[in-house]
Amino acid sequence: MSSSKLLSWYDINAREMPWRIPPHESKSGKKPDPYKIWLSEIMLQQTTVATVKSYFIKFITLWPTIFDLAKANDNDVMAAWAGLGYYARARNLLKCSRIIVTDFEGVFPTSLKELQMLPGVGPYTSAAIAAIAFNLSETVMDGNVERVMARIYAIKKPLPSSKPELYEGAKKITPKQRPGDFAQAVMDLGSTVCLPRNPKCHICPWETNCLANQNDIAEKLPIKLKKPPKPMRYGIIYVVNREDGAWLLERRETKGLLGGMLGWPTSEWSEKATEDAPITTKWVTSTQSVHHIFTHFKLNLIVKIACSPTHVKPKSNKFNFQSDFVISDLPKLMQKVFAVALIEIKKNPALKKAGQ
DNA sequence: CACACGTGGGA
DNA sequence: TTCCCAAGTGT
Repeated sequence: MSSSKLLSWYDINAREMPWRIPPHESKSGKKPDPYKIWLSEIMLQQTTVATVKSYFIKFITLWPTIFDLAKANDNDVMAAWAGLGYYARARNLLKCSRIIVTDFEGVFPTSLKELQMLPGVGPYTSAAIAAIAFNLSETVMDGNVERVMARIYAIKKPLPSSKPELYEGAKKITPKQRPGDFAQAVMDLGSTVCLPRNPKCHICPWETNCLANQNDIAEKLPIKLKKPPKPMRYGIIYVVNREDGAWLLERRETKGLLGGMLGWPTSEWSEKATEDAPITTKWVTSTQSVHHIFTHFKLNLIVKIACSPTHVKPKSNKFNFQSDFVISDLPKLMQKVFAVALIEIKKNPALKKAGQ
Protein backbone atom coordinates (compact mmCIF):
# COMPACT_ATOMS: atom_id res chain seq x y z
CA MET A 1 0.00 0.00 0.00
CA SER A 2 1.67 3.23 -1.05
CA SER A 3 0.72 6.66 0.15
CA SER A 4 2.27 8.20 -2.97
CA LYS A 5 -0.29 6.46 -5.18
CA LEU A 6 -3.08 8.07 -3.17
CA LEU A 7 -1.35 11.47 -3.11
CA SER A 8 -1.04 11.39 -6.92
CA TRP A 9 -4.76 10.68 -7.10
CA TYR A 10 -5.43 13.53 -4.66
CA ASP A 11 -3.34 15.96 -6.75
CA ILE A 12 -5.90 15.56 -9.51
CA ASN A 13 -9.11 14.75 -7.64
CA ALA A 14 -9.00 16.83 -4.43
CA ARG A 15 -12.42 18.24 -3.58
CA GLU A 16 -12.68 21.98 -3.28
CA MET A 17 -13.45 23.37 0.14
CA PRO A 18 -13.36 26.96 1.41
CA TRP A 19 -10.96 26.07 4.25
CA ARG A 20 -8.69 23.85 2.21
CA ILE A 21 -5.32 24.66 0.59
CA PRO A 22 -5.49 22.79 -2.73
CA PRO A 23 -2.67 20.28 -3.33
CA HIS A 24 -0.72 22.32 -5.89
CA GLU A 25 -0.55 25.29 -3.49
CA SER A 26 0.08 23.01 -0.53
CA LYS A 27 3.08 21.47 -2.28
CA SER A 28 4.54 24.89 -2.98
CA GLY A 29 4.46 25.62 0.72
CA LYS A 30 1.26 27.57 1.30
CA LYS A 31 0.12 27.12 4.89
CA PRO A 32 -3.47 26.86 6.05
CA ASP A 33 -4.88 29.14 8.77
CA PRO A 34 -5.09 26.94 11.90
CA TYR A 35 -8.17 28.90 13.01
CA LYS A 36 -9.98 27.95 9.81
CA ILE A 37 -8.87 24.32 10.01
CA TRP A 38 -10.04 24.08 13.61
CA LEU A 39 -13.37 25.77 12.84
CA SER A 40 -14.01 23.57 9.81
CA GLU A 41 -13.09 20.39 11.68
CA ILE A 42 -15.48 21.19 14.52
CA MET A 43 -18.26 21.87 12.00
CA LEU A 44 -17.45 18.69 10.07
CA GLN A 45 -17.94 16.43 13.10
CA GLN A 46 -20.77 14.11 12.01
CA THR A 47 -21.75 16.66 9.37
CA THR A 48 -21.34 16.62 5.60
CA VAL A 49 -19.08 18.98 3.65
CA ALA A 50 -22.09 20.20 1.64
CA THR A 51 -23.90 21.25 4.81
CA VAL A 52 -20.87 22.85 6.43
CA LYS A 53 -19.80 25.11 3.55
CA SER A 54 -22.30 27.94 4.00
CA TYR A 55 -21.96 27.89 7.80
CA PHE A 56 -18.18 28.08 7.52
CA ILE A 57 -18.36 31.09 5.21
CA LYS A 58 -20.86 32.79 7.52
CA PHE A 59 -18.61 32.27 10.56
CA ILE A 60 -15.46 33.44 8.79
CA THR A 61 -17.30 36.52 7.55
CA LEU A 62 -18.69 37.39 10.99
CA TRP A 63 -15.55 36.39 12.93
CA PRO A 64 -12.46 36.38 10.66
CA THR A 65 -9.99 35.56 13.43
CA ILE A 66 -10.03 33.67 16.70
CA PHE A 67 -9.79 37.01 18.50
CA ASP A 68 -13.06 38.11 16.90
CA LEU A 69 -14.75 34.86 17.83
CA ALA A 70 -13.45 34.92 21.39
CA LYS A 71 -15.05 38.30 22.05
CA ALA A 72 -18.30 37.52 20.24
CA ASN A 73 -21.64 37.57 22.00
CA ASP A 74 -22.63 34.01 22.97
CA ASN A 75 -26.19 34.31 21.68
CA ASP A 76 -24.96 35.62 18.32
CA VAL A 77 -22.73 32.57 17.92
CA MET A 78 -25.51 30.17 18.91
CA ALA A 79 -27.82 31.91 16.41
CA ALA A 80 -25.23 31.59 13.65
CA TRP A 81 -24.87 27.88 14.46
CA ALA A 82 -28.65 27.33 14.45
CA GLY A 83 -29.64 24.55 12.06
CA LEU A 84 -26.26 22.85 12.05
CA GLY A 85 -27.08 20.60 15.00
CA TYR A 86 -25.04 19.16 17.87
CA TYR A 87 -25.11 22.48 19.66
CA ALA A 88 -22.56 21.47 22.27
CA ARG A 89 -20.09 22.05 19.46
CA ALA A 90 -20.99 25.73 19.35
CA ARG A 91 -20.75 26.09 23.12
CA ASN A 92 -17.35 24.38 23.09
CA LEU A 93 -16.30 26.48 20.11
CA LEU A 94 -16.72 29.62 22.20
CA LYS A 95 -15.02 28.12 25.25
CA CYS A 96 -12.12 26.92 23.13
CA SER A 97 -11.64 30.26 21.35
CA ARG A 98 -11.41 32.02 24.71
CA ILE A 99 -8.87 29.53 26.04
CA ILE A 100 -6.73 29.97 22.92
CA VAL A 101 -6.84 33.75 23.25
CA THR A 102 -6.30 34.02 27.01
CA ASP A 103 -3.94 31.07 27.60
CA PHE A 104 -2.17 30.73 24.23
CA GLU A 105 -2.07 34.33 22.96
CA GLY A 106 -4.32 33.32 20.05
CA VAL A 107 -1.96 30.64 18.74
CA PHE A 108 -3.08 27.00 18.56
CA PRO A 109 -0.78 24.43 20.17
CA THR A 110 0.56 21.75 17.83
CA SER A 111 0.86 18.67 20.03
CA LEU A 112 -1.94 16.12 20.22
CA LYS A 113 -1.79 16.22 24.00
CA GLU A 114 -2.33 19.98 24.23
CA LEU A 115 -4.91 20.02 21.46
CA GLN A 116 -6.95 17.31 23.17
CA MET A 117 -7.18 19.39 26.32
CA LEU A 118 -9.27 21.93 24.39
CA PRO A 119 -13.07 21.58 24.68
CA GLY A 120 -14.60 19.93 21.62
CA VAL A 121 -11.24 18.60 20.42
CA GLY A 122 -10.87 14.84 20.73
CA PRO A 123 -8.69 12.14 19.13
CA TYR A 124 -9.88 12.80 15.58
CA THR A 125 -9.88 16.61 15.60
CA SER A 126 -6.52 16.91 17.36
CA ALA A 127 -4.89 14.70 14.74
CA ALA A 128 -6.67 16.54 11.93
CA ILE A 129 -5.44 19.92 13.18
CA ALA A 130 -1.89 18.66 13.71
CA ALA A 131 -1.76 17.02 10.27
CA ILE A 132 -3.68 19.53 8.16
CA ALA A 133 -2.83 22.84 9.84
CA PHE A 134 0.75 22.02 10.93
CA ASN A 135 1.69 19.26 8.48
CA LEU A 136 2.74 16.91 11.26
CA SER A 137 2.71 13.18 10.62
CA GLU A 138 -0.30 12.30 12.75
CA THR A 139 -2.90 9.66 11.92
CA VAL A 140 -6.50 10.79 11.55
CA MET A 141 -9.28 8.28 12.13
CA ASP A 142 -12.83 9.15 11.14
CA GLY A 143 -15.63 7.15 9.57
CA ASN A 144 -14.05 7.41 6.12
CA VAL A 145 -10.64 6.24 7.26
CA GLU A 146 -12.22 3.36 9.19
CA ARG A 147 -14.03 2.18 6.09
CA VAL A 148 -11.01 2.52 3.79
CA MET A 149 -8.75 0.68 6.24
CA ALA A 150 -11.28 -2.08 6.85
CA ARG A 151 -11.32 -2.67 3.10
CA ILE A 152 -7.69 -2.41 2.06
CA TYR A 153 -6.70 -4.75 4.91
CA ALA A 154 -9.93 -6.79 4.66
CA ILE A 155 -10.60 -6.53 8.38
CA LYS A 156 -13.71 -8.56 9.09
CA LYS A 157 -13.97 -7.94 12.80
CA PRO A 158 -17.05 -5.68 13.30
CA LEU A 159 -16.89 -2.07 14.47
CA PRO A 160 -16.41 -0.65 17.03
CA SER A 161 -14.19 -3.39 18.49
CA SER A 162 -11.99 -3.32 15.39
CA LYS A 163 -11.00 0.32 15.89
CA PRO A 164 -7.54 -0.34 17.36
CA GLU A 165 -6.72 -2.61 14.45
CA LEU A 166 -8.01 -0.05 11.93
CA TYR A 167 -5.95 2.66 13.60
CA GLU A 168 -2.78 0.58 13.41
CA GLY A 169 -3.46 0.02 9.72
CA ALA A 170 -3.85 3.74 9.14
CA LYS A 171 -0.80 4.58 11.21
CA LYS A 172 1.32 2.16 9.21
CA ILE A 173 0.68 4.03 5.96
CA THR A 174 0.70 7.61 7.29
CA PRO A 175 3.60 9.25 5.42
CA LYS A 176 6.24 11.65 6.73
CA GLN A 177 5.86 13.68 3.54
CA ARG A 178 2.63 15.62 3.02
CA PRO A 179 0.79 14.08 5.99
CA GLY A 180 -1.85 16.82 5.85
CA ASP A 181 -2.65 16.16 2.20
CA PHE A 182 -2.60 12.42 2.92
CA ALA A 183 -5.17 12.78 5.70
CA GLN A 184 -7.46 14.78 3.46
CA ALA A 185 -6.84 12.40 0.55
CA VAL A 186 -8.02 9.34 2.51
CA MET A 187 -11.15 11.22 3.56
CA ASP A 188 -11.81 12.42 -0.01
CA LEU A 189 -11.34 8.85 -1.20
CA GLY A 190 -13.83 7.62 1.38
CA SER A 191 -16.41 10.24 0.47
CA THR A 192 -16.18 9.98 -3.32
CA VAL A 193 -14.82 6.52 -4.23
CA CYS A 194 -14.68 4.12 -1.31
CA LEU A 195 -18.37 4.67 -0.59
CA PRO A 196 -20.36 2.74 2.04
CA ARG A 197 -22.58 1.29 -0.67
CA ASN A 198 -21.61 0.74 -4.30
CA PRO A 199 -17.93 1.55 -3.87
CA LYS A 200 -16.29 2.62 -7.14
CA CYS A 201 -13.39 0.20 -6.95
CA HIS A 202 -12.76 0.44 -10.70
CA ILE A 203 -11.58 4.06 -10.37
CA CYS A 204 -9.79 3.66 -7.04
CA PRO A 205 -6.05 4.35 -6.93
CA TRP A 206 -5.70 1.41 -4.55
CA GLU A 207 -7.82 -0.93 -6.67
CA THR A 208 -5.06 -3.48 -7.14
CA ASN A 209 -3.75 -3.20 -3.57
CA CYS A 210 -7.05 -3.53 -1.75
CA LEU A 211 -7.56 -6.95 -0.15
CA ALA A 212 -11.33 -6.51 0.03
CA ASN A 213 -11.50 -5.66 -3.65
CA GLN A 214 -9.29 -8.64 -4.50
CA ASN A 215 -11.79 -10.84 -2.67
CA ASP A 216 -14.79 -8.94 -4.01
CA ILE A 217 -16.06 -8.13 -0.52
CA ALA A 218 -15.46 -4.35 -0.44
CA GLU A 219 -19.14 -3.51 -0.14
CA LYS A 220 -19.55 -5.87 2.82
CA LEU A 221 -16.91 -4.03 4.87
CA PRO A 222 -16.68 -2.69 7.45
CA ILE A 223 -19.10 -4.91 9.32
CA LYS A 224 -21.26 -2.94 11.73
CA LEU A 225 -23.75 -4.09 14.32
CA LYS A 226 -27.37 -3.12 13.72
CA LYS A 227 -28.67 -0.16 15.62
CA PRO A 228 -31.63 -0.50 17.99
CA PRO A 229 -34.87 1.25 16.89
CA LYS A 230 -35.51 4.80 18.09
CA PRO A 231 -38.23 5.12 20.75
CA MET A 232 -41.09 7.59 20.23
CA ARG A 233 -41.62 10.60 22.50
CA TYR A 234 -44.56 13.01 22.65
CA GLY A 235 -45.10 16.54 23.87
CA ILE A 236 -46.99 19.81 23.49
CA ILE A 237 -45.29 22.98 22.31
CA TYR A 238 -46.73 26.47 22.62
CA VAL A 239 -46.45 29.39 20.19
CA VAL A 240 -47.67 32.70 21.61
CA ASN A 241 -47.91 35.86 19.55
CA ARG A 242 -48.47 39.04 21.55
CA GLU A 243 -50.71 41.80 20.21
CA ASP A 244 -47.70 44.04 19.60
CA GLY A 245 -46.10 41.34 17.43
CA ALA A 246 -43.57 39.91 19.90
CA TRP A 247 -43.25 36.12 20.28
CA LEU A 248 -42.87 34.10 23.49
CA LEU A 249 -39.53 32.28 23.54
CA GLU A 250 -37.12 30.77 26.02
CA ARG A 251 -33.37 30.40 26.10
CA ARG A 252 -32.97 26.67 26.73
CA GLU A 253 -30.72 25.41 29.52
CA THR A 254 -27.06 25.26 28.63
CA LYS A 255 -26.82 21.50 28.94
CA GLY A 256 -28.80 18.82 27.17
CA LEU A 257 -30.81 18.71 23.98
CA LEU A 258 -30.71 21.94 21.94
CA GLY A 259 -28.85 23.42 24.91
CA GLY A 260 -28.28 27.16 24.82
CA MET A 261 -30.62 27.65 21.87
CA LEU A 262 -33.80 29.71 21.59
CA GLY A 263 -37.02 27.72 21.48
CA TRP A 264 -40.76 27.80 22.00
CA PRO A 265 -42.03 26.93 25.48
CA THR A 266 -42.69 23.21 25.56
CA SER A 267 -43.86 20.44 27.85
CA GLU A 268 -41.48 17.60 28.63
CA TRP A 269 -41.03 15.06 25.87
CA SER A 270 -41.93 11.58 27.09
CA GLU A 271 -44.13 8.55 26.43
CA LYS A 272 -47.22 10.72 26.88
CA ALA A 273 -47.98 14.35 25.97
CA THR A 274 -48.79 16.37 29.09
CA GLU A 275 -49.98 19.99 29.24
CA ASP A 276 -47.52 22.57 30.57
CA ALA A 277 -48.70 25.88 29.13
CA PRO A 278 -46.51 28.97 29.68
CA ILE A 279 -49.52 31.30 30.10
CA THR A 280 -53.20 30.89 30.92
CA THR A 281 -55.19 31.57 27.79
CA LYS A 282 -57.46 30.06 25.18
CA TRP A 283 -55.32 27.78 22.97
CA VAL A 284 -55.95 26.78 19.38
CA THR A 285 -54.59 23.33 18.57
CA SER A 286 -53.06 23.03 15.13
CA THR A 287 -54.46 20.37 12.82
CA GLN A 288 -50.88 19.41 11.95
CA SER A 289 -48.40 18.04 14.47
CA VAL A 290 -44.63 18.29 14.09
CA HIS A 291 -42.53 15.18 13.58
CA HIS A 292 -38.80 15.31 14.13
CA ILE A 293 -36.07 12.68 14.30
CA PHE A 294 -33.17 13.09 16.70
CA THR A 295 -30.16 10.80 17.02
CA HIS A 296 -31.68 8.63 19.71
CA PHE A 297 -35.47 9.16 19.58
CA LYS A 298 -38.34 10.28 17.41
CA LEU A 299 -40.52 13.14 18.51
CA ASN A 300 -44.09 14.12 17.81
CA LEU A 301 -45.26 17.50 19.08
CA ILE A 302 -48.78 18.89 19.25
CA VAL A 303 -48.62 22.60 18.42
CA LYS A 304 -50.84 24.96 20.39
CA ILE A 305 -51.15 28.60 19.41
CA ALA A 306 -52.47 31.69 21.16
CA CYS A 307 -52.62 35.44 20.71
CA SER A 308 -52.08 37.25 23.99
CA PRO A 309 -52.75 40.80 25.18
CA THR A 310 -49.68 42.96 25.79
CA HIS A 311 -49.98 42.93 29.59
CA VAL A 312 -49.79 39.11 29.96
CA LYS A 313 -46.96 37.77 32.13
CA PRO A 314 -45.72 34.19 31.59
CA LYS A 315 -45.95 31.68 34.44
CA SER A 316 -42.18 31.34 34.59
CA ASN A 317 -39.52 34.01 34.17
CA LYS A 318 -37.56 31.71 31.87
CA PHE A 319 -39.96 32.75 29.12
CA ASN A 320 -39.56 36.11 27.38
CA PHE A 321 -41.43 37.97 24.70
CA GLN A 322 -39.04 38.85 21.90
CA SER A 323 -39.59 40.92 18.80
CA ASP A 324 -35.94 41.04 17.73
CA PHE A 325 -35.32 37.53 16.50
CA VAL A 326 -35.32 35.89 13.09
CA ILE A 327 -36.60 32.38 12.56
CA SER A 328 -33.20 31.18 11.32
CA ASP A 329 -31.82 31.82 14.84
CA LEU A 330 -33.77 28.77 16.02
CA PRO A 331 -32.95 25.06 15.70
CA LYS A 332 -34.69 23.27 12.84
CA LEU A 333 -37.23 21.62 15.12
CA MET A 334 -38.35 25.04 16.37
CA GLN A 335 -38.45 26.36 12.79
CA LYS A 336 -40.77 23.49 11.86
CA VAL A 337 -43.03 24.32 14.81
CA PHE A 338 -43.18 27.96 13.73
CA ALA A 339 -44.10 27.00 10.15
CA VAL A 340 -47.01 24.90 11.42
CA ALA A 341 -48.11 27.71 13.74
CA LEU A 342 -48.07 30.25 10.90
CA ILE A 343 -50.29 28.03 8.77
CA GLU A 344 -52.79 27.85 11.62
CA ILE A 345 -52.62 31.59 12.27
CA LYS A 346 -53.28 32.27 8.60
CA LYS A 347 -56.36 30.01 8.68
CA ASN A 348 -57.78 31.15 12.01
CA PRO A 349 -59.11 34.75 12.28
CA ALA A 350 -59.15 34.54 16.10
CA LEU A 351 -55.33 34.33 16.09
CA LYS A 352 -54.85 37.26 13.74
CA LYS A 353 -54.08 40.56 15.34
CA ALA A 354 -51.60 43.40 15.12
CA GLY A 355 -51.19 43.08 11.40
CA GLN A 356 -50.00 39.46 11.46
C1' DC B 1 -18.15 1.46 27.74
C1' DA B 2 -22.78 3.08 26.64
C1' DC B 3 -25.33 6.63 25.78
C1' DA B 4 -26.57 11.62 24.69
C1' DC B 5 -26.26 14.73 21.22
C1' DG B 6 -29.13 17.38 15.19
C1' DT B 7 -29.93 17.30 10.78
C1' DG B 8 -30.25 16.20 5.85
C1' DG B 9 -29.65 13.27 1.96
C1' DG B 10 -29.51 8.94 -0.55
C1' DA B 11 -31.04 4.16 -1.53
C1' DT C 1 -41.41 4.67 5.05
C1' DT C 2 -37.33 3.18 6.91
C1' DC C 3 -32.70 2.73 7.37
C1' DC C 4 -28.01 4.15 7.04
C1' DC C 5 -24.65 7.40 6.95
C1' DA C 6 -21.74 12.04 7.76
C1' DA C 7 -14.24 14.99 8.71
C1' DG C 8 -16.87 12.68 16.86
C1' DT C 9 -16.87 14.43 21.63
C1' DG C 10 -18.27 14.52 26.43
C1' DT C 11 -19.85 12.21 30.35
